[in-house]
Amino acid sequence: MWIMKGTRNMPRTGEAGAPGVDPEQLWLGSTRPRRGRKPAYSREAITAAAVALADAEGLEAVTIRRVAAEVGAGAMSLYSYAPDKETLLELMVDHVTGELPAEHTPGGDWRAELKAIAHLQRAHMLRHPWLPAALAGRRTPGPNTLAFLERALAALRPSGLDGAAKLEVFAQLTAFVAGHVTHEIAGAAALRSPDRLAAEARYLAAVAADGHHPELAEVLTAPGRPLTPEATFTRFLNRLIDGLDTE
Amino acid sequence: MWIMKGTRNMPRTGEAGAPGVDPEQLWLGSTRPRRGRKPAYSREAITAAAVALADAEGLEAVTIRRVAAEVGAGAMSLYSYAPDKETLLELMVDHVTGELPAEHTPGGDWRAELKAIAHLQRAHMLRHPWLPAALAGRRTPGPNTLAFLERALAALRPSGLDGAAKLEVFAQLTAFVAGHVTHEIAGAAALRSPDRLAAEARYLAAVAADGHHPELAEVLTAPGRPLTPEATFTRFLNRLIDGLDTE
DNA sequence: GCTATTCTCGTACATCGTACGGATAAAGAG
DNA sequence: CTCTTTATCCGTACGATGTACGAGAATAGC
Repeated sequence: MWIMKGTRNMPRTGEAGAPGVDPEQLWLGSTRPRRGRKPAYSREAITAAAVALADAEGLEAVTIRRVAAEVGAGAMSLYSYAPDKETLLELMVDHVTGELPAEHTPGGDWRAELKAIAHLQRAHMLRHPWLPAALAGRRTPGPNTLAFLERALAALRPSGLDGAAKLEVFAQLTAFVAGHVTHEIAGAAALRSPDRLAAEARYLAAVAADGHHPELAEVLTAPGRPLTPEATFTRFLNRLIDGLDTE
Repeated sequence: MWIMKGTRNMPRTGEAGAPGVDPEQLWLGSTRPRRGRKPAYSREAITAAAVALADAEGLEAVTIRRVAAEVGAGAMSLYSYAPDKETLLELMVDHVTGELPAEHTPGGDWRAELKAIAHLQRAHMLRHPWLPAALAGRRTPGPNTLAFLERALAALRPSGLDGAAKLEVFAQLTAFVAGHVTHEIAGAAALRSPDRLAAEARYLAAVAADGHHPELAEVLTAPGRPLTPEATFTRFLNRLIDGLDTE
């Protein structure tokens, strides 16, 4: 089913002029062959197991061996369903993107619809905290991602932006949400560990006390009202979208 | 010098309630001990070698063994200078951040100064393409990062935002730039490989031809003027910053 | 049945982060 | 000076990872 790629002894071309994942092979190929042994597992089941693992224990728990064990297969069997681990990540990303509602309801304010899309993405990424990292720099949207893109493009129709601009808005928006959520998750993780939080606070206090960081010192002594991530997100998102126009 | 951390046989607590790097140990500790053998290398040199390696061959080329070889040390010697690889990444991030000018020139438009800061960050990340990935979710700013933060806070002084809000603006801005640059770099890498670009184009064309993606089809047939990453960045950045106020 | 095809998965290997512990060097104590 | 204490250096070794290889098992067409 797959031609294995073989990265092990590759000449290391410096900074990876590398192919990444071939979207044609992955998403467009090919029907079940009519001969040979029947597959014992399925891409669907393997992907779902990998996602469950990432949700429960983080991306670094997603190893070929762990995922294979989870579906009851031998490690090497996974390679009949995906040519390498990169591709498995690709499958995971598109799999969870299928959870997002992709129907566009026409009419109404397109800016509001765009904001709703971004809020959906944020909630989604918070539900799958590994997603921002797995998403980074990906350029070969699978079917679910394309369906969601379709919705975003439909929402952008009344904006009067041209094609390239609409694509760019979606990409930038997604990148923005991913960046925010990455930061938000790190903050939440710190909050969950009192020791760590205290160490951070002591560190910043020590720096502020050295006299070379007057602005930081002031910020720490007069923090003002604490901000919820939700509020911060909404605020910046509104800035971003309310300013969009066709100029 | 370091107490080694030992992650190998850790019980796997599910989603890492883990400590990350302790900023007090790392940035505030400690003067040269008065006894014992003199260090043959330096944290500075090791960090610089790691950065050079990442610049030339990407983050995944930065292995303990490679970095050690680069400075002429045995692999295990690096652990006298940093307790683990995570910490080495921390050192790398702060090291390159030292390239950014941290002096604040008072007076003038604070929004313009903030925009200038973001443009500096973008250029910086393009020069060190591994930086966005290495930066993700980091919460323990080193001295150079703190100096740059100090500049940003000084720039934000006339904005009237309170302490927490100023910190949040800086964090969000950095996350935004990192997100953008990650996307920009992926695009540039694709452009460098004509085969891959052609495969992506064929794939999208095939999807657009299936009749289920009318918006995508239209976008591909009427793309409009192509956008430079520079222009896109400036546009979104201006949206973000011009909307900032104290409301 | 025979053969071509396809999937399964045990074994093996290079490479990674890093624990362990002996060798080596520097400084204080006597 | 010798002796002890302490830091650093690093060879060796271990567990884990991605995945190449190829022998066996299952299926379909002849």
